[in-house]
Amino acid sequence: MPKFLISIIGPTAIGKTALSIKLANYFNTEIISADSRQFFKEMQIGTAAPSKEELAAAKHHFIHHKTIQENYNVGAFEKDALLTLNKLFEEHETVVMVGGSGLYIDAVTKGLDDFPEVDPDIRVTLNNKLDTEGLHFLQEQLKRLDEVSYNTIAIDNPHRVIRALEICVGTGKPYSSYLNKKSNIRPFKVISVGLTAERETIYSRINQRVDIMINDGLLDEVKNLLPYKNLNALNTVGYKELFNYLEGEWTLDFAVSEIKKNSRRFAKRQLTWFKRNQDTLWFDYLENTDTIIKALETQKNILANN
RNA sequence: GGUAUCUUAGCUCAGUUGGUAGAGCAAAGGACUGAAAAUCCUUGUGUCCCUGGUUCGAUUCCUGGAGAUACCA
Repeated sequence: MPKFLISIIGPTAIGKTALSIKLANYFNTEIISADSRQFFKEMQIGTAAPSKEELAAAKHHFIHHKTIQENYNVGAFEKDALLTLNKLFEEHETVVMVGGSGLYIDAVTKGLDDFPEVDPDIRVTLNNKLDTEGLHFLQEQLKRLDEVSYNTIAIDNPHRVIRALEICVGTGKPYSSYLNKKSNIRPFKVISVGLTAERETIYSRINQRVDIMINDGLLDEVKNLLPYKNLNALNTVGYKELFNYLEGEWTLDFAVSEIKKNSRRFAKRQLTWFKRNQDTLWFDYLENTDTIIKALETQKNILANN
């Protein structure tokens, strides 16, 4: 009997968490979170992490298992998630995964190529170069070290250029030489379930949720994190805007409206990413859970007979 | 009631010495292999408030209206 990973996707604030718990209970299984910000235990309100009650209703993995000081990335997550999945599949035929981070989801379902770890100082140096010499300088460096990447990556994107360069510099081999090295066959079948709604509905849910976060004490959470504002984990919607308020740059009202705007844009980017996967079974966010379960059972049967 | 100024993209405004117009923001579309809630790319036809007039041609000039703002009563 094959194993199944049910992957629940959708834009922020659409109701993925609630559905994941219902499905985990129905399939009598556990939940893998694929959310790049809910990893961090210091960030609870602003990331809309599952509540205590929700965490108690089904066993969750990769929620609040890291501190913001730790450097955690998609490669480490892929390895950790696969180890956890292997264990879970010893006892469960089905596991539920839920999250809004497209890259992290794909890392688990499709896999990334293996890249050697490189010294983090290289990235620091490259970022300094970006500030002092400009992007063009780095682009030219990449052209010399890895012309294939120079011609294929988004060359206007500093993050991409620096990532490619840090591999070239750190390993002595071109970034492009590490791509497509393996086929990444997974010992489980993936069923992708998407929740969505009219754009207007999504946006109004986002706006409401931001107001709820503020009522729930997001400002206090952010206040405590102010000393750490430069950490990557805190370059996050809901946090960066309130840092600006706390430092006197913005009014609170403006910061809150910026959180709403940036959340809406985030949701839009999520949808762009998720649209790529042609196999996703999409449902309206109000769809009856029983209907979704029926569709999943059907899909499992189809996949089991392939 | 009078006088002055204003009315152009969803918003704030440029501009056209008369040849049907463009910025910022918002928004939309897209990309994405260890920063990913990150980062980056692309996209601007709109009764130029309405109505007459002058003109080959009016969003632009003139008449009359409507609305807004300021000041005077």
